[in-house]
Amino acid sequence: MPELPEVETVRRGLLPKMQGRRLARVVARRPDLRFPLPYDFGQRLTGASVKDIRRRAKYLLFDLDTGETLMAHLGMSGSFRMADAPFPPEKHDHVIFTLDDGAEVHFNDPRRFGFMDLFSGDDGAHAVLKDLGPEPLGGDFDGPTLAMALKGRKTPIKAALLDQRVVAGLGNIYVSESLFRAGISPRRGAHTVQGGRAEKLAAAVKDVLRAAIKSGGSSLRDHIRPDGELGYFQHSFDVYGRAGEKCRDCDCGGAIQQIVQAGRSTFFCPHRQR
DNA sequence: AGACGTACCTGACCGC
DNA sequence: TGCGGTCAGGTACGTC
Repeated sequence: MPELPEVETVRRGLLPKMQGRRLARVVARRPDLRFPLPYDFGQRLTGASVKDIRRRAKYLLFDLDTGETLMAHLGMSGSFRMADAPFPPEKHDHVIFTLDDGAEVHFNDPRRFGFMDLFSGDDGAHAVLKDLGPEPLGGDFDGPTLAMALKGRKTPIKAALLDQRVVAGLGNIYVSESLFRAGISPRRGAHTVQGGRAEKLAAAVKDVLRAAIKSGGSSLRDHIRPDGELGYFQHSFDVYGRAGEKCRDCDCGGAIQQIVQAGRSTFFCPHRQR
């Protein structure tokens, strides 16, 4: 379930374990995830030290002292587990990092929609990073910039918000949640979200993401489960997965509807969202 | 260029 | 207990 808040929570979980540590050994247990792993993957990582772990959109970026950056995407089902000592790999543990203090970090991804790559230079040097839109919690995302990005787009606002070039890091859940909070119908043409509507939507996106990160970050210990798994936690959603339920905190009397847009489920309150 | 459908994978769940 | 169908939080790529 990794959208921006989950990836950020994973980052915050991994950072204190990995920052400053040398990768004593890195083993890929298969040659590919969604895509082939880069040439000499394990060798290029072995011996490198992790200077920092950053996040851009839903990507984790491990900056190494070799000058290379390890990029990791969790796809739909990726997760990390870690422990202070080696532990047996489970099914779908595809990449194993052994740190110089003996700790191990395992990357697990049953569906293998995730991927990893190595690159040098600034983030724009990687094709998947170079066209990403603004970070929603960064300084260059607000009503006017969102309105500009939506201008002339005929597609429904739901689809536009999933487009990582418009804003980076939203996924299917938080798009529904943001539109609910902003009172905007997911079917509305993206180009009609301008002015005050765009302001409201930008603010809703920030609120929803901040709350989700806070609920992750505030109880991070709970997300390192006894088995060491990181980053998955229960959020309470207003609309996602609540088809047929009463619209929360709203006297509209309506029920939450589920529709399909571009092949993916959307949840919304037709009374409250216009 | 923008918009759309499809492909990539496994597992969980439901009805029969 | 098993089987087939459906669905799942993402992204890249081909085609129009």
